Amino acid sequence: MVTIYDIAKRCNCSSATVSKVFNNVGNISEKKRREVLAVARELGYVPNVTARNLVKKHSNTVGVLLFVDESLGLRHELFADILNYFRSEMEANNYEIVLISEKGTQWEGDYLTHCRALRLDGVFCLCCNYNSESIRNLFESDIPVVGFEAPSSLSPSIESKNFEASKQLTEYLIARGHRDIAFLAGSDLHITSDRIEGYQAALREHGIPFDERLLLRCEYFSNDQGALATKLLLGCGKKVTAAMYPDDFTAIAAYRDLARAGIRVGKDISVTGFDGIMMGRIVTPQLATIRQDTAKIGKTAAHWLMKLIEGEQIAEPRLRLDAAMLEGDSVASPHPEG
Amino acid sequence: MVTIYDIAKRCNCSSATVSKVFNNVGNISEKKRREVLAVARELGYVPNVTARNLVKKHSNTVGVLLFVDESLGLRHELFADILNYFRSEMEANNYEIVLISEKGTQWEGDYLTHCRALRLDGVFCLCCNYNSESIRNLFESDIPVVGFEAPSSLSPSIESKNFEASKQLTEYLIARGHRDIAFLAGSDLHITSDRIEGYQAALREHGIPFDERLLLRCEYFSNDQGALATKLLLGCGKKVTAAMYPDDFTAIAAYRDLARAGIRVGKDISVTGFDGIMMGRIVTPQLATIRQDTAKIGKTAAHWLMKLIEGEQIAEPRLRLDAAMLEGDSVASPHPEG
DNA sequence: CTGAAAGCGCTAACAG
DNA sequence: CTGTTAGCGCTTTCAG
Repeated sequence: MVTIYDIAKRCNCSSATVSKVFNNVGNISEKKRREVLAVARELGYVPNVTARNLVKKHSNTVGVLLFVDESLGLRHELFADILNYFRSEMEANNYEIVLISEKGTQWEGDYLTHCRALRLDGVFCLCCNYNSESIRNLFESDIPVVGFEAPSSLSPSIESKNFEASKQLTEYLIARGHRDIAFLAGSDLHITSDRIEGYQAALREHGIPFDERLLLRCEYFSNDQGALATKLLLGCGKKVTAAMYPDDFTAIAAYRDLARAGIRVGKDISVTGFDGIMMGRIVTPQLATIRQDTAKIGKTAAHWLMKLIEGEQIAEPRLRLDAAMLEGDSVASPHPEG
Repeated sequence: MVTIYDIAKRCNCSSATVSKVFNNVGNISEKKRREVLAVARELGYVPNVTARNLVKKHSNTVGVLLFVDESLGLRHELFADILNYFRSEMEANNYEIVLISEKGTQWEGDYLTHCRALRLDGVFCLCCNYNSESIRNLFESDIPVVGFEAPSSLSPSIESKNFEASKQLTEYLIARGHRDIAFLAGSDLHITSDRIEGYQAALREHGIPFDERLLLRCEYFSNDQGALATKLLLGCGKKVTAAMYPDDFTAIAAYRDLARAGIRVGKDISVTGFDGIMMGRIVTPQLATIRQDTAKIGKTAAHWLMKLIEGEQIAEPRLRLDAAMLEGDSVASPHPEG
């Protein structure tokens, strides 16, 4: 590997001079500059980022904390999408991105140590279990962190306006004449509570009594749990004209389960999802859902992280983003006969 | 940040001794060992991986080349899945993973330079454009690389048995009585040619003449292109009882387009996909398709890469993996009346 | 405008 | 069993 010393030798100058031209600092004569650059090219010089990082005491690298077991991590289009936006934003600013997870025997699940060892400049917690002590340590450390859907005690964090979105989705159903609306709640996270509350608020404001038999526990992104919930729903002892699933994937899976029970989605029952993944636009009937603004989430996370790295503060560190209602044929007015 | 010197001072020993205990090398008395460890813990010592990498001349990090624009990168469950398996395998062996892309002004799309600058130990090309000079340079360099679906000139590389899988899928249709089978080919890659040839081989072996009007150009993972192809298909001047789409996503999108034309999938027409994503199992009718073995692809890629890094050779550097036929109700026998 | 020198934190002989 | 020493490749004052 050719180093700045090799270049210096060939240019009859010191390594300091060579270093300066690559960093655009100090006063270097245009002549020397060109010479150094030419020799570097000729020799096939590639800077050693490791060495640079050692002296600069940072890494120009951010970590993305992304679990694979929960919610299937990257397989979930929502997270994959956010990550894509996040990374293109970071890359545009010359940051490297490394994947961090709870695995890796080396650090024994201690993210903070892991991040410190790599001298990461910052971390984006995209899909992880905020209940662990390890994650709290990370948030409370001096290293810049931004989270997605972090609980209220941890900031900064970005999330969709889950309460409002869920309320709007419920109102969409109510406006079409539904009163017997089941809500299949995802796993026990604060965003789930927000969504449940949005659902309840909509009912309340429209004078529809909340029936707890219609609030079922489910699981995000789970084929099995979704199917189970659908079964429970059908046997809950209450007629239902609409069912709100925890996410698009689960909702689409319900198309199948409902069909098996002889119930036509968009006809006999209305179904809604959450997230706004592509597939929801494609299946028949098209899925009525809420689209989370993945672009804004990913980009904002990137901007925040870079700001924090620069030592700036985030003015409003708990951002709640608008999420758009996406209409679809999976919702129709209930049959007159009920 | 506390360093090994801080520990050494407190332990009345040299930094070398401290270094040795952390690396489990040399002969250190159990007593000293414990003392060093205790003090390290007390002081909250975190090793500086950057410094270690500098002297060791490697990074314990591998890159994953993953484009976002083409085939939508991570949004595609196939790639997301492979990446997940790859990374859990690498993590289990204490490697770090960094995302490399064609973006990032810093390296101007020169992956090789990028990888050298970061002193990456190896690279997995998971989803990229193998036609670029930059990628060839990478493969021809001294840095260990393994590709997914790389063209025959580049190795090592892993891919599914596309010819065989496509042939099998075609035979599945033929066995059910189809003779007028359209093939919607994905973008111009060698795997696409393999699949087309598999289709043609199946026809040939069953004495069905190949009709080029039934071979349509499409695009992988494209809603629009898929819809266009479906339209062309319907107007190709030839009756068709089955259509083989380039991937599951496109096939599911076709459900919608076909339905709009009043054609029922699994009744009036049979449809197949490729990949075996979860959604294909969930939609109605269930999609007949080929399941690519993402676990094996990802894990093998990881093992190969680690072998190469250790200086070993890959015996058979162009692995073609079995892919399983997944039956589904999207395929039925053609109507007697045609 | 350029260079000498002192590190960044750690590892790896080699000596003792 | 432990310490000395010489770097890894680069940046950064500080002189000149």
